[in-house]
Parts: sequence; C-alpha cells; structure tokens
Amino acid sequence: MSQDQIKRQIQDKFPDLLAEKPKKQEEREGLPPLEGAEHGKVVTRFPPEPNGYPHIGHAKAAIIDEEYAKMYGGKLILRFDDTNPEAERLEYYAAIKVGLDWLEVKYDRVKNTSDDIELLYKKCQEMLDGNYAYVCTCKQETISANRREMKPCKCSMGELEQNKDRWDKMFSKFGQGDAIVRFRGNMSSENTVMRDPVMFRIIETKHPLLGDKYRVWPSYDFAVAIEDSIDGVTHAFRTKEYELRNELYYIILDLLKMRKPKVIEFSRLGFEGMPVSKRVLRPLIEEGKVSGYDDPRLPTLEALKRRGIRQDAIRKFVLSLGFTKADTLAPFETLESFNRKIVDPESIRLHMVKNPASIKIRDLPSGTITMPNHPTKDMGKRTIELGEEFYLESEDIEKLKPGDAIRFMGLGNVKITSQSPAEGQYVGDELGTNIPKVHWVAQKNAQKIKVLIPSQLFIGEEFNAASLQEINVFTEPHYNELKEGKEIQFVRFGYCRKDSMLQAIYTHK
RNA sequence: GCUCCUGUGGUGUAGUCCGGUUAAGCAUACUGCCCUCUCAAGGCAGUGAUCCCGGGUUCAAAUCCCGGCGGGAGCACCA
Repeated sequence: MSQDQIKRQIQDKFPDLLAEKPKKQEEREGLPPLEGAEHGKVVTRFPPEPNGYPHIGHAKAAIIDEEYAKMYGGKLILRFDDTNPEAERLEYYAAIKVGLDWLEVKYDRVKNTSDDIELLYKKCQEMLDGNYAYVCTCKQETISANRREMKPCKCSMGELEQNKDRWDKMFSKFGQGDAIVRFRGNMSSENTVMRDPVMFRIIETKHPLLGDKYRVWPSYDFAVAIEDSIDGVTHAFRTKEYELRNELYYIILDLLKMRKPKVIEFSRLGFEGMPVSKRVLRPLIEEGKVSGYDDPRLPTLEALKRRGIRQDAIRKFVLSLGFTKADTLAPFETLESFNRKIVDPESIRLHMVKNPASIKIRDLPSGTITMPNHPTKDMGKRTIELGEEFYLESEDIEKLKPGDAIRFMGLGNVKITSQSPAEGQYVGDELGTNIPKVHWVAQKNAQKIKVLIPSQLFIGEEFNAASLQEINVFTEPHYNELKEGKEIQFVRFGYCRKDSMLQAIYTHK
C-alpha cells in the first residue's frame, strides 16, 4: 500500500485520527482566557473595603479586574464594600480612588454596598420567610463553641414567627451583640463556613456615609453574593483565602433564585519583608518606626509612587506574575527591572557624590562646562560653574597616585600631581579609551541633599531597624531646577526620585 | 487538629484541562562579549529544571491515577 492509500483507508475507517487536534494555545499574551466569557458581556468588579490605604495587593486585584473587562470589551465596577462601619472611614474611599487613578485603572461605575442596604434587608426577609435563615440570640461564645462541636443552635428550632419578631427587634429593642441573623447551613459540614454563618449583625457605630441611619449591617458573605448578582457581575475574582466561601455564595443565590456569577480566585500578592496588613503596619506608624503610610519602605501605592515606581511598571509586573493560585512571594527586583526600563529614557543624569573627598584641579580652560542631560535622548543640556575645588567619591580618589590620569566625566582629563592634599592638573579633553572615568561635583554651588535608601522592612519576623538609610550627599545645583517627583539617575549610583528640595529617595540601581 | 488550596531552573511564570511535535518557552537574576565619557539603558551569547518525592496506567507522562512530603489559607457578630 502506498502512503496515499493508507491515508485514504484511515480516512474512511478512522476519520477521528486525522481530525485536526484543537491547536495548542500559542504563546499567550497577558491573562489566560476566561471560562464562559462572551465578548461584550463580561462584567467584573473591584470591591475594596474602605478601611485603609490601597497597596500592591489592591493593585493586583484591580488590574486583573480591569484587564479582563478590557480583554472582553466588558465593564468594570468599583464597589466599596462598606458593610462594617467600625472599620471604615471616609478618607479611605477617597484614598482608594486616588490609588486607582494613579494606576490608571478606569472603572465604568462606582457604587457602595451600603447604597443597597434596604435591598439587602429585603433579601434577608426573603431568606427568613423561606426559613433559610433564622435569628440567633445566643452569646458569641456559645455560637463559636457550637460551631466547633457541630451542634445545632437552639435558636434554629424557632418558629418562623419568632424569627420575624426577632428580626423586627433587631431594628428596635436589640442592641449590638444581642442578636444576629444566621444562614441555615449545616452545623456538621466539613466546611466550617457552612456552619450557620452570620448574615446580619447590629453595629452601633456611625457609618461614614450613612451616619446612624442604620445599625443592622450585612456580613460580607451575604452582601457580596447579592451585590455581585444584582450588579450584573459575570466573573467575580477574589483572593484564595475566600475559596471556602464559594459554597455559601452559590447556595445563597440558589435559594434566592438569583443569577450566579462565576467566582474565580487568585493568589495574594506580597513582597518579602514588606507587610501589607494593617495589623502590623499600624503599630509601626504609631511607634514612629515608619513615617506614615507613604514611607518608602511600605508596599502602599503612595509609598511605591513616592519611591519612584511607575504605574505602568506595576501593571506589567502584576501581569507578569500570571493568574494563579500558587502562593507567591513576588520578587521585588522584577518590579524594579520593569521600572528601570520605563524610567531610564526619561531620567536626567546628574552627578552626585556620597562620600566626598576634595581635590583641587589647576589649569582648567574655562570657568563653566556644559553637559548633556542624557546620553542618548535629547533632554537638553545644563551648564555648570566650576571653581578649582571638586568633590570626588573617596573610593575613587583613594586609588589615585601622583602621575595617574583620570577622566572627569564630561569635563576633561586630569593628571594627578599630589596625593594629599589631592591635587591634579587639567591636561586636555581627548577621550582616551582606557582611562578611568569618575563623576564629580564642583564645590562651587554644590547642593547638599539627603538621599533616603529604603530596604527590606522586615528580615524574617524581625523589624529591620536599618531599613532606611539616610545619607548626606553633594549634587549639582541643577537639582534645584527639577520639579518635585522627577526621576533622576545619579551617574554611577542609581535612580532616585526627587522627593523635595532637600531630599531624594533611592528607587533602585 | 480538621478542611480546602497549592508544588515547573536562584526567583516569578508558560505549558498541565485535550499525554507524544518541548528533556521544557518567557521574564528576572547571574556570567561573558559588543556598544557606551555611568557600575544605567540597548544588542548578542551563555550558565542554570532528572517539571516536590514514590508508585501505577500507557508504546509514550511535567501533563492521567494512587500514596506520601513541603508550602499557604480557613475554622470571626472582618472583609
């Protein structure tokens, strides 16, 4: 049989074998495809609780939410999940918006879970009417003990009427801690969240938006499910620690006969030695160990920005991490690398000397020198006034012996005539190849500034007391002309962001 | 402790659903060379993974099955 014949026979008898396999995915760009996503119909949501300043973790979530909406021509909703007045504050609603603006995450709609509180009550009513929930007046300790021991609560035995009555009382007679409404789950479920979880509780604290108008507040589990459903969310992303709550989420919507979004989880993003939790950050701020939420050692968006990290570097970085459930302690150096590439072409080059040693140069041909602000990009030039006295890095100067020739970058060649005191003589401007090149600062008009060098806040569990190094340095007067927030590359040192007139923050090498 | 999730080079991942065409792609880190008045950026090349371990299925397994082990999370009137 010839090859062709064989082929024909196979085609006749076993067409399956020749069927094109669904081609393997080609190199994918960005996020993996979403299950059940229809172009134009995807709705995602970013649901932060306004209880703190946004950080890199929020960035990851928001960017993923936005990217997917964008990928499918859908919509992104920003929804403040403000159902616990004890934790939330007005300033945080604003801070989160500021953070999102900086990240250039654009949402199509903003809302608050608290906007829907009446509707949430109505849904709770439905649950109560269907006997899918009950009001429990047990003490907190009793409740958690029963949970642990898988024992049903005596309140769950009550009549519909009792629940109705108690529910009404939650709005009048009962005070905080007196009663909660509980989902009728399964006290012997292996999944502890199904052991009659809380749906509503009384909180007397004023709500940042609604004041004291309401005191019965839904729990997260009840609110997200309802909200996601009525908001038209098709794909709801949350971090892995919520995974066990999926069962509850879906069952609530089933019982209420509401549309069910698809919940998908991803791993949390954190950096080594850079805690994100308010529990550990707050004491640090209170004790003055860090200056505030924008201390450059912190992973808050404000801090990252202040440190000189760009918005688009964060986005690239987040996307490079992939959409997985594997625990990741992300490599900060990767973020830095993305950032460096963004910042490099727009950073002015300046000289800065950190461990200054003086040297006197004779026979300079001119009292000024003009230098380009960037080696390849056209970013203008600056003119520097010179005297005879210069600062060099002491480690550069230490290597010099009389007779040596060095290149003052951008200025010219200098022959060393004396070691101490260090002195040299200008010997021309031809650019030799093997001559050591050093950066320098003219002492005339030299600017004294401080450079903050952040490093890892925690080493293991230990607070790293040396995590913020401050050095006093000399730089060129041109520094004064730069706008605050500008990124600079100090030649042979690294990238820094101008924080103020007197201070720059080291971004990375 | 119980339950759930997870495990690919130093690091982060792609590929795992639908087993072969990849003894594994990319990024980052590292090394070397080129370029360069920077220890930056750019260009090129390279080092580096028996795909956690042990069994099994199969002509064939990172990919399927079973059992271990490691890591993380949940067990709140927080989200």
